[in-house]
Amino acid sequence: MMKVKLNGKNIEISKKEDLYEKIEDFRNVTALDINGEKRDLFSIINDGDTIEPIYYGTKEGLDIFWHSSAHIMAQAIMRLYKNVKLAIGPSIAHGFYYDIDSPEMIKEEDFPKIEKEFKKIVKERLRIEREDISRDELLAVYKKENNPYKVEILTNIEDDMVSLYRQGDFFDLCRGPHLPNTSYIKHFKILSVAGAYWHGDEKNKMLQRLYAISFKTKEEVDEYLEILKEAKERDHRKIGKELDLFSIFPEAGPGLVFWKPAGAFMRNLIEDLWKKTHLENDYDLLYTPHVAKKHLWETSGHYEFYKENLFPDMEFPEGEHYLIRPMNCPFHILIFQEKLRSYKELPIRYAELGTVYRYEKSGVLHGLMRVRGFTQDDAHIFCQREDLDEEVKKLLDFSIFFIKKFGFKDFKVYLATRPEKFVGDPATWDQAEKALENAVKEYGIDYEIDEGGGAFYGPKIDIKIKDALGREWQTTTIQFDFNLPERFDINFINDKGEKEHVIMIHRALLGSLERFFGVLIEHYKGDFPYWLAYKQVVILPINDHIKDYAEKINDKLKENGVRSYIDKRNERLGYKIREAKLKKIPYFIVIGETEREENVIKPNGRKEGELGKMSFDEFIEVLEKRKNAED
RNA sequence: GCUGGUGUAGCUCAGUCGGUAGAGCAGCUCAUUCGUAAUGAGCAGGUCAGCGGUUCAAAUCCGCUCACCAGCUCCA
Repeated sequence: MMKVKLNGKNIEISKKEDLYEKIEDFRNVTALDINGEKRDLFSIINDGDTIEPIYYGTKEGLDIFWHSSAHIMAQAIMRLYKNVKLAIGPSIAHGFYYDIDSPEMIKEEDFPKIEKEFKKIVKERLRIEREDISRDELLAVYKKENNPYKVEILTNIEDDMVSLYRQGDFFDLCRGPHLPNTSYIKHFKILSVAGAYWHGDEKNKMLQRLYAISFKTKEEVDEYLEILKEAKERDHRKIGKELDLFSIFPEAGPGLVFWKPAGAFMRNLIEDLWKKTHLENDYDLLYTPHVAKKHLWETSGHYEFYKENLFPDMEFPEGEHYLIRPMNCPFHILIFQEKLRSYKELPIRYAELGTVYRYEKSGVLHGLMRVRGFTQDDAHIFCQREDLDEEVKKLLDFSIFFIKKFGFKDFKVYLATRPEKFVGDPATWDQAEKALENAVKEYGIDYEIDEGGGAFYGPKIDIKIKDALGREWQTTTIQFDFNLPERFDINFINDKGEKEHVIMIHRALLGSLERFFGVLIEHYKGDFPYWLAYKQVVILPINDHIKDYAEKINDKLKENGVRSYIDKRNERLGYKIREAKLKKIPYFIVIGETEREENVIKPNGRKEGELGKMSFDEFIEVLEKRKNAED
């Protein structure tokens, strides 16, 4: 008899099979947590063990499920392709991948073939068995196989003993745990294949990475594919084209955005709100030039750090060098240090919708999300050390105001610490990191540490918002900077009458207007809130004879500040309605003889559907209510 | 920047074996005056991304360039 603890309850068993009977929903258990360690499901159980089952539906359970799936996919590939060398095959947030080195290119049309072989392996119901082996022995095997990747991994392992997992004709160096056999993974789909550097280092060989997903049921796979489909539907590049929001013209230059009337209108609304709220929050608004002498960014250090990513400099015959600006900070610094500053005027908050240009590598450009010219909603706060706490809290408030205003329900705060490449002395860094952490803690908000994610000149707080599909997008960044004040020697006179270096906070709340707009498009799926919509109401006259009444309604709407227009085209009602819906206009009004005679309108809202007959004034009230609800 | 893929009308896409370019939608004209997601007919629309090569003949095969897409790397 053995005494073990299962899910916190003491039980007695005579053999391990008894334990399995006691575990609820045993068929959905992928592995066991034994004394805090993840082990294979059919591991040996010892007297006194504390056991918790790891279930399929949980994060840990899926992790194991997908890890075993990766092995099966690798096995299928090994069976189908010659001279394949395996690198690594982990599970990821959604699914898994395997990096392989194969002389033959795997293409999308090969996926069904691999999927078929995968299913075959599942049907074979191969036992997945752990084998403990000496590191040197396995090293010899991989050396013989001429697999440099596994050899490298093994060489970096310090233990004498390692484990491998074997299933039929396949084995792989692996820590485990794994599923008991291959039959668990009923449904599987390869999603994509693309290049990936070994160790993620561009100096290394590029391997082929196959991304895939697997589940127990077909429904789960379908559901996942549905989410991918939905993400595609929401793609801001697609919606941007459909709604005529923006264009990028390769003939003008990749990564350079043209805001077309509808998009530009919305951007103006965003900018108006931004300016108004910044003034309310004691910021001063600036305008500064788009080009300036290169030495400014040499002083700031940006040139040295980012010269690969700058537009080439402009040299004049007299030898003067200019740069199109990649950063706004030196300009704000110039204005700050133009005259002597007293501690009494701090903090000074300079804000600017500053357009910057960065030569991003061709492969990273992506719609509005990654571009070569973009407008930061930038600000620099010049303050004293003791102001930091208060300023960070104000910034968090301000950022969250925007997040809510644009309909985001959820967000995450990250504290990014010192990166490998940094300037300044580590003691100052530690101090700054602590100050940021304190401020966030006092603010009473959950946060995660992003180790080594800081800017080269200081630690930062990043806020990532979650969109309607649960995807994270970085918007707000709040960065401490003890570096630029030194480099530019920016000072103020403190209360003792001495010169002291100012502290700088760089911050962007929306990030860049381009990117933020892209996120908004995907978040709303182009179905913008009433206050932001380019056109708010479209009037659909039933025929030509009702045009006068339509004009009258339209004029009155405009008088009330409503963005409306008449669809005057000689088309049927159904056609006009269809287009109003496709354009995602918040309201349309059908008017004909009946409405004119009764002096009413019959509005229809995207959200509400038919609103029924109402007077014009009643409709204005509906619109006002809607607007206020969104505020 | 790297690996792979793609590039045909304003948009979405078809185009077989290399034989000389096609549809739907949008646009324009005409008819229709219509009640809650597409009225009908006609017309027009192309340097098949660009450049070069192979060939009697290239959208199609080959090379280079550009751009886009997926991923990797990067993102002050």
